[in-house]
Amino acid sequence: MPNRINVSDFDLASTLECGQAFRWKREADGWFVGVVGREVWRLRQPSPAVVEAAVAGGRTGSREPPATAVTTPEHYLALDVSLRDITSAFPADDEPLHAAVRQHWGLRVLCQEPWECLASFIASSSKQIVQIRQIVDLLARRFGEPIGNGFHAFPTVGVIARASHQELWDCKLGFRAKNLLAAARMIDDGKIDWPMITRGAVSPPRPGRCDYETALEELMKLPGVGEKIANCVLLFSCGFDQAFPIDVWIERALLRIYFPRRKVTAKRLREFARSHFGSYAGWAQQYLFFNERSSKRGKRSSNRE
DNA sequence: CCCCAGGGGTACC
DNA sequence: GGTACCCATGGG
Repeated sequence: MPNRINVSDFDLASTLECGQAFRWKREADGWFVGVVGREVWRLRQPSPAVVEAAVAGGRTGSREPPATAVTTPEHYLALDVSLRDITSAFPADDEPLHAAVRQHWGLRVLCQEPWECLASFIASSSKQIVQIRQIVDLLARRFGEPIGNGFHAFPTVGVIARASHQELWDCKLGFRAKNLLAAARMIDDGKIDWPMITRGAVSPPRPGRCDYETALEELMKLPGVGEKIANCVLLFSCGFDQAFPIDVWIERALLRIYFPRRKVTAKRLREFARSHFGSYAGWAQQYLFFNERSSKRGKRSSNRE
């Protein structure tokens, strides 16, 4: 029997399909099926005020007890924060932003598992979302622990660290294979302070965690992790709501909305994003990102005249 | 600023 | 059924 969760200001489909997570599949009957930790989750939203969650506990082996949950639907889906408080912190006079918020009302930034998030976004470099999903699926199938019914947990950092370059290459990572391998080895060997970065992976953030700039700088020591990917990891899995990843889609949106027909450097764009959107800039980014992709997909128009 | 590093989905024809 | 283009980029 699925667990019934009362929700408000929440939209499951937008949240799972806005490009922040890569393991969710929408089935014909309206259920979303995905793997979270060592569990297979089935989620659906039969009405605006209700989310149903059926969590099938993954077993590590036939004689072992069910694996303990590392998170809950309420926490993973960020149902434990007030969306109204967050959007109220956006600049009040930014009409294009608030239009995007209305368009996708209920979209929330997930609280994902940091290592899976990092590995997924290392794989994302200059890849389209459908291909990222395929890579993540191949990694899970080849290296992840079976958790029943053909599902696999995402492989641990240690398993990837001990994989061969060829095995990773075979998962269609291309030139990203060596980056993922080297990053996994650095974390596994303690070459960067991964615990410090991920300590804040709860919402609301724990007091005493390291600050955003420190975490960003530490993450960028990893090969294949620049500012964009580091910000994705900090936003989607480490509870840093101000992290503002800038990819080609969000860059297009920012240029069109805030700097029409003006030449702006990448640095200037970053400074604008940091100063304009406030302490929940990352959430604003996700609304603008999803809005840009939803409206522009299929159109080849070069929108700059 | 330039360039390069897989490869496959997708919009066109 | 061909094909050019583009992709949640980083590094040299």
